[in-house]
Amino acid sequence: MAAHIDDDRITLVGLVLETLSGLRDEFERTLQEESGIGGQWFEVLIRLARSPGHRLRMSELALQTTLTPSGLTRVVDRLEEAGLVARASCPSDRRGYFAVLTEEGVRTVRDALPGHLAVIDANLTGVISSREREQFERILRKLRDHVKPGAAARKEPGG
Amino acid sequence: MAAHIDDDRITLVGLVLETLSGLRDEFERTLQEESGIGGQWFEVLIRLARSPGHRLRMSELALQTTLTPSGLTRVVDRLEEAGLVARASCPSDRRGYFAVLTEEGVRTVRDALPGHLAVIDANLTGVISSREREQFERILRKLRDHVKPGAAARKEPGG
DNA sequence: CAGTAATAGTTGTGAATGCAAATAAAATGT
DNA sequence: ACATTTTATTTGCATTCACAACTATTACTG
Repeated sequence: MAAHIDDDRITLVGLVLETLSGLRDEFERTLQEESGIGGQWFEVLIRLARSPGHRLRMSELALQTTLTPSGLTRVVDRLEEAGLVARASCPSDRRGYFAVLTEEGVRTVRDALPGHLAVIDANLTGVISSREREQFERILRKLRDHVKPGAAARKEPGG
Repeated sequence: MAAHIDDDRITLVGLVLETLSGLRDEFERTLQEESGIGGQWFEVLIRLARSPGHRLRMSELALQTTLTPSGLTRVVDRLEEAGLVARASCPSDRRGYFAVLTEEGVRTVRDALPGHLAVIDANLTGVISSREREQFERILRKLRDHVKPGAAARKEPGG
């Protein structure tokens, strides 16, 4: 059976990619404009802000973000240069390093957060009903757990 | 009232970004492995395949994909080099060019399609119920129309 | 119809990316 | 303890990308 080019599933994928990348672009653009930090910087900073001791191993950080190990190395290089993050060697494993938020890093995240939340409301949570938001979240979780198994385990234990 | 770092909305955005990159990476990886074409190539090729005359203006193509004009120029350069696409000057506007699928381009899309659809089923449509798919599609459409107004108009006129 | 503004597309340049190789330290097996 | 394999992170390199500047053409204004 010839797969047809107008198959609904192709359209669906287009819709998924357009929507999600549209949202990401919007978040990144506003973060850059309002707080002078790129989307990836924010992604790293917020993961650190949410972690005990404001620190996370490089490898853990790479898993929790959309960055590859080498990509993360470079992002942390730039964050370190900007004074928002510092590297701290790991006492129990001398191969490893922690990325640690500096005070300025903490301040930066805190200052960026209200504006970022407003943008989220304007483009995501404010556009759909709370019922739709529940549905959306449930579906996304299913999809993410399928394509990135293990990503959820660390954050929502007991699943 | 201080915006808190554990705000649900931040988690939701994280989920959106993880799902997007997970799905996109999976689609791109399998396309590359099975058909030797990158995700962006496929994005361009399929838009052309779905257009009358297998052709589209460069600017239109840039709008319909996630590519910037300059990015598109380069992608079409490489597609032309690979023999999958050709440029044709536009008779009614000498500034403009059409990107046109070559025969080999048509063949490439047709050959890549069945495998790609299988991957979509394995990672997207097969993971959620048909009820969830309807919900998902409705929500995505709302969000996309908000972040990318006008994108839908060309494809689904009369909205 | 001249003069200015807007549009289509390309290109120069510097930054960012990922892959694979390199380095260093731990874990494992003998 | 020694050799081998795995893990954590970084770096070399080639590719890719977006922004802004540039060229060519069309649209608008008087």
